[in-house]
Amino acid sequence: MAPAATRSRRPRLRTVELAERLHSAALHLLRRLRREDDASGLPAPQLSALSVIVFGGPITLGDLARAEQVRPPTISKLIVHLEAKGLVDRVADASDRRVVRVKATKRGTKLLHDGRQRRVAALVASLSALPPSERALLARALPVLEGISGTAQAQ
Amino acid sequence: MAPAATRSRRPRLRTVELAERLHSAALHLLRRLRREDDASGLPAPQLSALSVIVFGGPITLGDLARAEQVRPPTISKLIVHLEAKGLVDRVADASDRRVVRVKATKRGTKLLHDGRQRRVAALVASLSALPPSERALLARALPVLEGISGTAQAQ
DNA sequence: TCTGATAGTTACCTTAGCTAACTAATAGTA
DNA sequence: TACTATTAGTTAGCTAAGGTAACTATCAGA
Repeated sequence: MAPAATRSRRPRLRTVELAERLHSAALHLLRRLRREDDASGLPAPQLSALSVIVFGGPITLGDLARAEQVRPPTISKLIVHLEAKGLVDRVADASDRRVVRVKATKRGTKLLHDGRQRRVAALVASLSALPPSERALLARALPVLEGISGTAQAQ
Repeated sequence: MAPAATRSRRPRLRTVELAERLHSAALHLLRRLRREDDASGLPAPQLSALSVIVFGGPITLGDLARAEQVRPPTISKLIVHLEAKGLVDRVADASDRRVVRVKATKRGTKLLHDGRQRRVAALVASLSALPPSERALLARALPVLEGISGTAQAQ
């Protein structure tokens, strides 16, 4: 008998296989949706950083570097570009004059939301093609997925 | 009454909201798992290309460029680096002498599998902390997720 | 006030991405 | 057969993204 098959007809999915397939599915899903980003006219690293800035509110450069998993000088230069394009503003900290915060401008926020919408629209198209029962199953599993993803609230 | 709440007690998740939250969850999940890649000692673009080469078998440079959503010259140079590190080999095509195929070396395959394993191990840790019922729910929804992700078989 | 720690920036290097222009090979066709 | 067009990759030359090392400015404590 298969290792983990105890009570169900079909052997229960081992946790490792679940992890592997979940990882792979997430990878493929985002790879597909990434194609929509061309329309934004912004390089991927700038788009990613802008996303953190828009959703995370005014954020210090250090925190942004940690969020993007890059070194401080990388963020420093990236912000120069985003600022030059009028997508973010630097905001001085009142109590600590070392820190620099960045916040999205109206244009930056709009650019990001438009791009996000294109990605979501592509995903909606796929979801709409599903039978309602499968869509419902996905909806029930969503909170669990959000839990392991460390998704704070939504976004 | 809420727009889509027709029969269920809690309003049924609208497809757009499902798409938004699914997108966000996938984004956060991979952002978290990406931290494990430092240990590979390989830059992200090279790691990503190597993944396609390992799982996609010998592949032409053009197909690889399309898979990675970059232009041919980008892949051309990237392969120079992977080759210099002994992670991939160029293979000439017998019938068409224009095309160049690349395949992973033993070292390249091992490096990729080790890295993949680190990512999966991090995910397994999260999944193991879940109550079995939630893990089972995720497992049931997995095939649906794979369907919309365009995940060919597994990987 | 001095000392150490922290936040960013600057300098300088490699890698990653692009377009344009090129070589080499293939396929079709007069 | 030779001429043309197409296709696969590469080279050249640029900007952006990544890193480390070294720097400035500020803050927090002793």
